[in-house]
Amino acid sequence: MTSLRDVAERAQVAVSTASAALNGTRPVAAATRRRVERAAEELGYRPNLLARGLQSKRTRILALLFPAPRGGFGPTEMRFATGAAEAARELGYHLLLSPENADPIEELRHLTGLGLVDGVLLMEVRLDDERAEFLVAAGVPFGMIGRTRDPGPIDYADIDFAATARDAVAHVAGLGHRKLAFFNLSADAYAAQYGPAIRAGAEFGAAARQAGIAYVDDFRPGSPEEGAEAFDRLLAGHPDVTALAVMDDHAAVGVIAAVARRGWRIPGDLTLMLVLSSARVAEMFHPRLTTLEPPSAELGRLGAQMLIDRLQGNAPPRQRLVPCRLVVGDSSAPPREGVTS
Amino acid sequence: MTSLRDVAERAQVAVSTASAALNGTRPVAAATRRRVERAAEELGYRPNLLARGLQSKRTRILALLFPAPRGGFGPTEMRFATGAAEAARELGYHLLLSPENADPIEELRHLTGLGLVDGVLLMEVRLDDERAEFLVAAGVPFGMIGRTRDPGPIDYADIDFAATARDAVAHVAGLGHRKLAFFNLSADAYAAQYGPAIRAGAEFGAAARQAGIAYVDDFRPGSPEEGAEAFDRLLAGHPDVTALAVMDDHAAVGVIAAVARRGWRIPGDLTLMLVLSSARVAEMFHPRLTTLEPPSAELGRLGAQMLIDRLQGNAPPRQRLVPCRLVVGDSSAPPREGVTS
DNA sequence: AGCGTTGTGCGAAACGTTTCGACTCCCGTA
DNA sequence: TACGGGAGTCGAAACGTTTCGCACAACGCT
Repeated sequence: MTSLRDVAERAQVAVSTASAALNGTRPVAAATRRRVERAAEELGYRPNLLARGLQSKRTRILALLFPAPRGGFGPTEMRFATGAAEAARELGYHLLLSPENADPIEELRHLTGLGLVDGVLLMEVRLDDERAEFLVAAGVPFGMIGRTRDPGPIDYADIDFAATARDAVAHVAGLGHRKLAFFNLSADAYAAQYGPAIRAGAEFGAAARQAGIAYVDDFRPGSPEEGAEAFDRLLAGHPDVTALAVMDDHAAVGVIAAVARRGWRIPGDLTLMLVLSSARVAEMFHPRLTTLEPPSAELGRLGAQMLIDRLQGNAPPRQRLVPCRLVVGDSSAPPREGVTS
Repeated sequence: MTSLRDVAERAQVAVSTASAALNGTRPVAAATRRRVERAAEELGYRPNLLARGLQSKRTRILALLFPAPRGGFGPTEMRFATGAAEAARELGYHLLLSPENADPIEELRHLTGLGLVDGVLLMEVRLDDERAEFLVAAGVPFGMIGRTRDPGPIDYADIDFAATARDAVAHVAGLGHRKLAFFNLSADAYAAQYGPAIRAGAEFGAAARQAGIAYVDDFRPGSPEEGAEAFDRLLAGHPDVTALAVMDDHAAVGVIAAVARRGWRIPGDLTLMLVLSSARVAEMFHPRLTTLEPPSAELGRLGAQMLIDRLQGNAPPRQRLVPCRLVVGDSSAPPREGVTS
C-alpha cells in the first residue's frame, strides 16, 4: 500500500503539498503539481478512503436501505439498487446495501452512528414512514425512492402516477374503449399504505374521469386465484367493461385464465394491460401484454444523484417524478363490436 | 458524535482501557469493564468504523461485484445480493454493491486499492474468469458465487448441478417418461462460458444416461421465437420426446405457444419444466410450471459466510454445492399413451 | 525604500481508534 | 525482607489523510 507520504517523497515535496496538488484544494505551482501527479501515477497511488473519511468527515459512501423481501423480490426493486449503484459510482461514491431487519429504526440508528455513510437512500417508502421521520430528526441527509404523504423539502424520486395513468387511459381511450377497470395491488399492500397502490388507484380514477370514460376499481387481487375471482365478479357487475389494467403480475395470470374459461380472447374481447411491471415480465405472458414499465433504474439513478447533490451542498431540494413507459404488446386492441356502455 | 474519549472520561479510565474493556482484547477488571460498558450504554456510543479500520486494517466491509445487467436482471441475481447482505449483517459486516463497468479488472484494482474493503464476492463467474485470477495474484481475499473451471483452493458456493439434474431426471422418469429433451440457455450465454449453461448441459446428459432414459439437447433458444422454433425442430427430429426441460424463461414462452399451435396440451402431451427459474416466475405461466428453483439467497448467504470465515482467519477453504429445489407445478404428468421410443 | 499582497510551500495538529511498552500495585516465594 | 511476576492500568505512538497557521520570496505600489 503506497501512501501519500511515498508520493510526496518521490516528488520531493511535503505531504501537505502533495495532498493539495492532487485534490486541487489549494493553489499549487503547475510544475509542482505535475511532479506530484507523475509520482502518484508511477506509484499507482490510491488515497485511503478510511483516512480521508476520518479526517474530512465525508466518506463518499451512501447506504441503500432496502426492505426485507416480503413475499419475493421483483426485478423492479433490483433495478433501483443497480441504478443507484451505477449513478453513485459515476459520481465517485459507493453504495452500501443495507437490509432492513425487524426494527428499521434501530437499524438506522446503528448505521448512521457508525460514521460510515454520508447519507441514506430509502426505498419502499410508505405514506407515513417512520424511517423518514427519524432521519429528519437525526439530521441525516437522505433521499427517497418513492415518497411519503407529505415529503416537505425532502428529496425524492418517484413514479409520476398522474402521467402514467393519463398515458394508460389515453391508450385505451384512443383504441375506442369507453369503460376501464382497474385491479390494484393486493389488499395487504394497500392496507400497508404502500405508496404506489394508493397513488395509482387515485390517479387512474382521476385520469378516467378527465378523459370522460367510465371507470371501475375496488378490486385488489393478490394471486392468480383472486385475480380470476375478481375478474368474474367484475364482469358480473359490469358486463360492458372492455379494458382492464392490472397492477399485480400474479393476479394477471388469473385474469387471463378466467378470460379463457369464459371463451373470450385477448385482445379481441378484452384489452389487458399491466401496470408497474417490467417489459420482461410482460413478455412472459401470451399474448405479450401491454405494460406500463416503471422507470426503476432511472429512479435509482435519480435518487442517488440528488442525494449526492445535496451532500455536495449546493442544491435546492429536488423532487422528481418520472412516468412509466408504455410498452404496447399484443394485448391491446379496439373493443369488440356491440358493447354499449 | 460521542467518541471513545467521552466514554473513557465518564467511566474515569484511560481511552486505551475503555477500548480494551469494550473489545475484550486484553484483560480488564470486571468492575472497570462494567463501568465502561455502562458509560458506553448511557452515551449511546458507537465506535467509528473509519477510525477503527484505519488502525486495524480491517473494515468489516465486503464488496459484491455484480456484473452489468446484460439484457435484464433476473430476480435470481437480486437474491444473491440480498442473501449476502443479510448474512454479512448478521456477522457484523457490511456489503458494498459494486457495479462492474467495461473494465472489471481496473474496477477491482481501484476498489481494492482504496483500502475500503476486506474482501470481495464475485458473482456471475465464468469458467475462465480473469477477475478471479487477478484477485488471486493481488492476494485479495475473495469468494465466488458460482465457480471457475478449476477453483483450486478458492472458496465458492455454487449450484449442485449434478444433484439438480438427477432430481429433474428422476422426476420425469418417475412419471414414466422415456425420453427427455433439454433446452439450454441462449447461444450467447453458452459461448460466454457462463457456468450454469455449461454445467447444467453436461449434468443433464449424464443424469439421463445414468437413469437410462433417452436424451436430446443441442438447443439454445434465447427468446420466445427461438423457443418455438427449437420446439418444432425438436419434434421434427424426435417425435417421441414427451418431457422437456428449459433453462431460459423466455424460450419457455415460445415453447408453450408452439405446443398450443400444434394442438397439444400441457401436461397431457408434454411435461414441461423450467430449470433455474424462481417459483415466482414459474407461477406466471399457465399452467403453473414445474421448476427447479435455484437457491439464490442461500448461495449469497454462503458466499458471504465463507468469505467472512476466511477473513477471520481460522477456516480451511470451503466449497459448497447446493441443489436446486424441485417445485412441482401443474405441468408435470405421465406421458400420453401410445408413444414409443 | 518600505510596505502590503500574492503565490507557494512547509510542518504540525487533528480525526477516533487500536496497539504496545511501561508503570504500579500486590501477592507469593525464596 | 527482598525480589520476580502477574494483573490492571495508563500514556503515547501509529494508521493515512486533510486542514490550518505560518514562513518565505517575489513583486508592485506609494
